[in-house]
Amino acid sequence: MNDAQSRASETSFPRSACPVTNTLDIIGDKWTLLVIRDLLLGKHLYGEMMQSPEGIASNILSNRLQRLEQAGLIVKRPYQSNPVRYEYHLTAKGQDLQPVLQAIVAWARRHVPGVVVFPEVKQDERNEDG
Amino acid sequence: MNDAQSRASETSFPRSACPVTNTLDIIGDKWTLLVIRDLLLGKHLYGEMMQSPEGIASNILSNRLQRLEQAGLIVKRPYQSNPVRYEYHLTAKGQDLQPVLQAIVAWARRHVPGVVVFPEVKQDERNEDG
DNA sequence: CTACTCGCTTGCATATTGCAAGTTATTGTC
DNA sequence: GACAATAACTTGCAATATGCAAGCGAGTAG
Repeated sequence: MNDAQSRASETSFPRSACPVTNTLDIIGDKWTLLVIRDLLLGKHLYGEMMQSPEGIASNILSNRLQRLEQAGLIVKRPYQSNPVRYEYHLTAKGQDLQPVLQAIVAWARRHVPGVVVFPEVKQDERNEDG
Repeated sequence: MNDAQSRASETSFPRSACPVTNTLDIIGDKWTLLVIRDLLLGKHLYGEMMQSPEGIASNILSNRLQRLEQAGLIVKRPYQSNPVRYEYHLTAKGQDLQPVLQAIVAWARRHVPGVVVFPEVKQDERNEDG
C-alpha cells in the first residue's frame, strides 16, 4: 500500500474524503450527467432517454439508472401494469445537481464554440424522497 | 445508423451539440476534475499531484495532463533544464471550471455526509493563454 | 396468427483503467 | 568514482468498462 492509499484508507471513503472525489464516484463518467440532464428536461421513460441525440447504448442506460437509484438520486415507479413498466424521477438529491449542470453549460457556452443549449429546464418537477 | 446517431451527425460534434455532452467529453471521468482541483489548489508538479490522497496511477495522470493540454485547459512549461522538467498551470479556460468544482463541492456538502473540504482555492494564480 | 412495440438483458469485441516495474537524467553520499 | 536516491515519466499486462447488435418477455394491433 502506498502513501496516498494509506492516507485515503484512514477515512471510510473509498478514495478520499474530498467532496469532489465522492461526487465523481457517482457522476464521474460520460453518461450519468446526460441521464440527469434528460430527467431535468422532463424525460421520464427509458425510450425517451434512448432517443436523446448522443445515442446511449441500452445496457449503459440500464446500468446508469440502476446506479442512480442505488445512490438515491432517482426513484423508479410503475406507471402501468401488464406489463409493469416504470418511469424515473429525480429525488431532491438528484435535482440538487442542477447547479452543477448549469455551471457546465455556462462553461461550455464560453469555451466550446457552436454548442446549442437545450430548452429551459422545467421548474415544475415534483420532489421525491429516495 | 440509428435515429439518435443520425441526429448527432447532423452537427460537427462527435456526440451532439449539447454543451453538457461536449464538456463531459473533456472532463467526464473519475480523474480529470481531480487534476484540475489540484491545480486550483496550487499543485503544479507531477509529483505533487501523485501525492494526492486518491492515489492516481502515474500513467493515468500522464494521460490526463496530455489531454488537458490538448484541450487547452492547461499549459506545460519547463521549470528547469538538465534534466528538463515541467510544471503545469491552468489556462483561463481551465480556471473557468472553478464554478463547476464549487457547485460539486456544494452538492457534496449537502448530500454526502462526512466529506472534508480542502483548503481554500488560491486566488493569486496567473492566467496563461493556451 | 403474425407483426410490432416497449423495456430491458445478453454475448462478445474493443477500449480504458489500475497496478507494478522499468527508464532516463541528474544529484547527493561515501 | 561507484552507488543509492529522486523526479518524471513510460511500458507491460491483467482486470474492468464500454459499445454494438441481437435476443427476450409481455403485452397490443390488425
